Amino acid sequence: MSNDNGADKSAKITLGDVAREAGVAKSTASEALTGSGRMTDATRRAVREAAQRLGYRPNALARGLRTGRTHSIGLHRLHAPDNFDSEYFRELIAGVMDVAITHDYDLSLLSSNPVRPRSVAPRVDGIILADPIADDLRAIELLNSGIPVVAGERYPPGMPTSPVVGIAHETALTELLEHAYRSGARRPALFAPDEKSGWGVVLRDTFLGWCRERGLPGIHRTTAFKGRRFREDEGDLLAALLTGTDPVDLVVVPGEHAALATREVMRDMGLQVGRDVLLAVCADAHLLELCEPPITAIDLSPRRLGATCAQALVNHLDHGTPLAELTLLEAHLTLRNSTERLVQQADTP
Amino acid sequence: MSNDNGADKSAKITLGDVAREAGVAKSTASEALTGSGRMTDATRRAVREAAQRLGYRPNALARGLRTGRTHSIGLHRLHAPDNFDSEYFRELIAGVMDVAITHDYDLSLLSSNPVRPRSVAPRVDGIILADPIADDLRAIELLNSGIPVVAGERYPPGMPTSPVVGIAHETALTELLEHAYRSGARRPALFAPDEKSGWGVVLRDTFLGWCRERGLPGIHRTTAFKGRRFREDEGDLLAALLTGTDPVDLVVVPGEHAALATREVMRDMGLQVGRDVLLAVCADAHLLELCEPPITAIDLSPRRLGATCAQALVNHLDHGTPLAELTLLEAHLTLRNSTERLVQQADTP
DNA sequence: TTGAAAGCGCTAACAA
DNA sequence: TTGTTAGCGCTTTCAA
Repeated sequence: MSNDNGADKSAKITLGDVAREAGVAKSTASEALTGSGRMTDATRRAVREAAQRLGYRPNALARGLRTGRTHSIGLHRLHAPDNFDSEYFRELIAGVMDVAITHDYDLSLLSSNPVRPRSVAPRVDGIILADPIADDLRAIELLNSGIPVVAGERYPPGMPTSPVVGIAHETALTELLEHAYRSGARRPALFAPDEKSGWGVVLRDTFLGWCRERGLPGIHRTTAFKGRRFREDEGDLLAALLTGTDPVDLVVVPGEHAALATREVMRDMGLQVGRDVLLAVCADAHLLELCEPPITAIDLSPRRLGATCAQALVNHLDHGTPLAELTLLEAHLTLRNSTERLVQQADTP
Repeated sequence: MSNDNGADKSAKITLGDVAREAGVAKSTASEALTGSGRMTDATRRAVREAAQRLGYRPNALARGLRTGRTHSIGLHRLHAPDNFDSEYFRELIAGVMDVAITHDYDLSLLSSNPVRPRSVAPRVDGIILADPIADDLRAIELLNSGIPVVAGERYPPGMPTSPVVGIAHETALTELLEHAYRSGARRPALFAPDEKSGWGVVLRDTFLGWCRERGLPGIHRTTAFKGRRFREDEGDLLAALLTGTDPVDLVVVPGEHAALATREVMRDMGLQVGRDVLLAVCADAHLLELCEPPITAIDLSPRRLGATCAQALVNHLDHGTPLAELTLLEAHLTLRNSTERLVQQADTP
């Protein structure tokens, strides 16, 4: 019943109705409403009033079919629903929405079923590829669709590319490692996504490069960014690194869920985070500030990243501004107690 | 350059091209591809192969214009970007995406600028209104659009309505209050959204009703669900409730951000949560489990809620299943230490 | 300054 | 079984 009330006429009023009501031709009505034309103010006003009176809402589909524009942008992320777990992704979306709303674009979260590629071309004017993953067939499909694409992270090797708005992880991670070094860390370990992720590659290369320069052993393990299964998947590996004759004294993990899991493992082993072993994260989250102890992290400002991607796309679509091949945004290190200072253990057997 | 490679032909191939390539008429090609028709297997195969060869992707806009279907569903939430802060909302979206992806629907996050109503009709087949708010003009516009709407929460009074998939907050909240009562709480206070929110109304009515039945004073204050400004906005009010001759001994707040702020205020006042005063939350979040002490909350299973809304909509759109006016899902209480047991203060003056 | 008509790519009548 | 034709609602030439 509720969908049947008197007010819902708007769904059916067409431009023709408005034109008839105003006593003009369809084309005139169109121009009066889009403001594109040369015409009497009286006519224009008449048309506008008729439209108002009837509650006319242009059919976006028809308009899109004619103009080739949909006034919406798409966002793609592999395993999108699960990635809502990460503050990074949801903040990035918020940033995209901020500018989409401002510019009256709708935001379409593109179905990201990686198995069954979508048969229909996406109805969007532009696409943001948050964190492109090398073997994501759907992403590749989108890259080949002819629709402008901006990636929110650099591409992994062996993947077709597009203009990128990314983050200068290198400087922030180096800063983090330097800080840990000053806090006494000499056996750092990095968990990062594998080489199918551009982010993973940058983190790994930066980490290994820094270790080499410092003459330290670079202990690097890959892990899914996915989220909550860190302990199940990498718990044993982590425990192994933390024991033995030469235990690791700094663990860097990609996201907040891995951090919490790591903290748990450490705690269960009787290690005090920030004293016995240091812990830091490559993507900050509100959670990390609330932990006991709070955990040092790199603030990627994902909301700003999302907004920057979207703004670039909108400028391109609305004004033809060319898309820069690579834009890097700064990230900043947020120091917290988890990297406070390593206290040397007494060397008792 | 990257958008100009050889593979992006798919953008321009039309059904006519496929038909010509296969040597059949457009309509035949159409039917061969959509599978709707009666025809030789040979013809069908020929058309399919031609389509494959050319890399044909149907134009969703044109199809939509003709069929009146877009194969995408819209999600609307007032102040959507800021609401990503709440685990509730982002889990709800994840649930919606789960079923959208399964059924090959795109998900459009509808621009929710409440000031400037969108001039163009939304290009979606169905709409999910997460938590309808009475004075949200855009929501009302959507309700009047003639597009099927499912709300993810009951409507506040004085708002047009639609079928609802909601949560039985009543039983869960009552359970919570009973538990707190058994833990010794006799002066409960509820912070909840105001009467513009259906949720707020249900919480308030349930709370006040229960208090009346128990013969307890029902201390009820309204607050925005928004999130991170709880302490700034309600901190003083809360502090006042916690002091005086008859201080409150249980505080129930709507979301995780309010909970953390409340915990802080209590802590700053020297109150120990779970002993001196109890604290509970109406919408659970991962955060609350990690706090010290962990905070009791009602698990609304928002992902299931989102999925249920989306499934109802998809069933309606794909199979004409009527939308039930009201579906209520159970919520469950997750007990944690913050409602452990009130320890009676010594009655010293 | 305005109107008539074509056509965006597709599907669904209706003919053949 | 297949082809022809007529639109879906809109914008955009092109004439008047």
